[in-house]
Amino acid sequence: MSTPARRGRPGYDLESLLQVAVRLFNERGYDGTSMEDLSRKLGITKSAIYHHVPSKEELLRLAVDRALNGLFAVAAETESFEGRAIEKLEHLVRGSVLVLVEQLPFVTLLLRVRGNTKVERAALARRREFDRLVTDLVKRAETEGDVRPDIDPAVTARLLYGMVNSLIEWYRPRRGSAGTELADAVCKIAFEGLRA
Amino acid sequence: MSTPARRGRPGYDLESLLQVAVRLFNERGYDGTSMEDLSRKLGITKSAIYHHVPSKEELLRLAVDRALNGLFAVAAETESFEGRAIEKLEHLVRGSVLVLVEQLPFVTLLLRVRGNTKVERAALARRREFDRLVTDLVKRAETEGDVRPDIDPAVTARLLYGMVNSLIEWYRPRRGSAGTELADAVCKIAFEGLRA
DNA sequence: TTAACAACCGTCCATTCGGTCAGTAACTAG
DNA sequence: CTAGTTACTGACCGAATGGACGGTTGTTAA
Repeated sequence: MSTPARRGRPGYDLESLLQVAVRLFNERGYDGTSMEDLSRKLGITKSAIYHHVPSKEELLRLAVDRALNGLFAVAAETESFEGRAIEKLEHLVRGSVLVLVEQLPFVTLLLRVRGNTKVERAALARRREFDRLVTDLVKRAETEGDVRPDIDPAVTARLLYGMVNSLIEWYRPRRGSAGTELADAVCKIAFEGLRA
Repeated sequence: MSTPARRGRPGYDLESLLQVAVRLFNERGYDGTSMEDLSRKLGITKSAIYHHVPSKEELLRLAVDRALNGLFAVAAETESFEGRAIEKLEHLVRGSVLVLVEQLPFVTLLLRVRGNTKVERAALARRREFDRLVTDLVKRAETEGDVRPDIDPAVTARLLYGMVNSLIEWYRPRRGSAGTELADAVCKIAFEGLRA
């Protein structure tokens, strides 16, 4: 029994609705997607959506929180490790790539938030906190002599995660391909450079 | 005379209006900015905007075209050079960073286009053309043995420009700082890696 | 003084927006 | 069969949206 036989009338539940919503938000942009658009995509009426969720913004909140929780889980895991900062950094990058791949639609939505509402500003605040974590790690790795000292660590950190985050722009999951290969590629290019 | 004394009633012209519009679009997102919002920011009425521009979308078109023209100008310049592909690639990256820095608001808007309208789809098409150019260059550089062969050139190209394009997320121009230093940093990290 | 010019205002409009509410349909466990 | 549970419909609302239009104000060149 893959389906444990839910009670009540069949149809969407919050989870399945969220999946569709987030995908559509990513296609057309959150502001560019109306609840009418979404209802059409779902094949139900607009008002039916409000049976599952109290507002459009709540859909956004659920999505970005899921993404942020994934990223912070990796960060916590990283922090608990022993070893040099650069090893932690590589672990964090690997973990981040895996989260991006596994939670692609949610992270995509997160990385496009602009800050127009409270929900969006809260998401941005948590994002900045994560960025600070990365920057600190790069700084420590530089102090330990493992990261090139000729570039401002803050710039290095941003370029590094610029590369990581850019995955959402082009990476599309295909069956049978693990995210670990992609994580390898990212780490190689980022840490060793693209030159032969 | 820095101002050549324009005819007619003083106020905004298309150029000065576009500057404000694009900045606001970047702050709140294109779809998230209403013409009413824009008019308030400008300090004129909504209808006054339509004296300068026939539609909201035209503002977007003007902006993204400016960004694309800048990028393709660099690409054309690169193509006309002699030398190994990897040198051309580095020149293209350098030039791209400079365009990003000099035309920051316009490129920012371009890189956030989703494809909801004809204007947006046209912009996306030109962007894809530019990406193809980059990918080809990376492929040639790999064939010439200058780019690491253990990673798919298409992936390398995307990661490279993921890093370049991420500038729009954090780089803010400050007086006295040339874009060339930033271009140096990007090239060092991208080509040699962040490891010491 | 006057004509040409360019920027601007106030009012209006059809449509779309996010959201509400009272009722209905479909399913399962007892 | 019935009661409980869950998903959904259709009609509606006030506010906001992009845009149209005719008239007005301020500036420069002749």
